Amino acid sequence: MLYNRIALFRAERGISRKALAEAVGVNPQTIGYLERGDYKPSLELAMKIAAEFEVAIEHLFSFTPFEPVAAVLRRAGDAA
Amino acid sequence: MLYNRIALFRAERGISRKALAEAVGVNPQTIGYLERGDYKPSLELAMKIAAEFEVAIEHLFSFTPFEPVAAVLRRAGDAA
DNA sequence: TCCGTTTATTGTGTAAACACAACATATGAT
DNA sequence: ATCATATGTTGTGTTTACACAATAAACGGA
Repeated sequence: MLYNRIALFRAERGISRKALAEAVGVNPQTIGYLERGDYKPSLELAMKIAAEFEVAIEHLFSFTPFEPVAAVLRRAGDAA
Repeated sequence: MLYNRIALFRAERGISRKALAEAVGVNPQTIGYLERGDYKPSLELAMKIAAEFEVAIEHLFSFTPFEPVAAVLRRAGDAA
C-alpha cells in the first residue's frame, strides 16, 4: 500500500480530479485510482503531481500513513 | 528522457549494480537499464533507491540534466 | 424538478517496467 | 595465464500502470 495526500491537496485548492488530470496529462480515472491506492504511480506522474502542488514527493507519497494535518499544525507550532 | 545520479552515488559509495539491486530488491539488469535511461523507474523503486543513498528523490532523478558536481561544489562554497 | 458536476465502478486494450537467462567483453588480482 | 567481478546486450515472459468508454449515484444550483 502506498499512501498519498492527493485528495487533501486537491481539496485545499478546490480542484476536481478532472482538472488535476488535465494539468498533469493523465486520464481523470487515473487520479481516482491513485487516490484510493488502487495503483501506484510512475515516478514521472508522481513528480508531475508534486510539481503541480508545489510539494516534495515525500510530502505527497509515503509507504507509511501520513500524520494528520492537525498533528502537523501542532508540531509546527501553528497558533492560528 | 529522465536523468539520474544512480551511477554517481554508486561510484561514491563503491558499490556494484548487483549490490544496489539486492539492497532495493530488484534485478541487477534493472539498475543498468535505469542508469542508461533505458527505462523510467516506478515511484516505489525510485523511493527505495533514494532511501538507500539517503538523498531526496529530486536529487536522484530529474527531467532536466543534473548540474555537474564541480558546479555544485562551487555553488556550495566548498573550499575543500 | 431537472441539469451539470463530481465521483465511483467495471470492462477492455496497450505499453512499459520489471524478472530471468544467456552470452560477450573488459579489467584486476593471483 | 587464469579466474572472479563488473558491465553491457539481447531475448522472452509477466504484471501493471495507464487510456478510453460506459454507466450509476450523489449533490448543488437554476
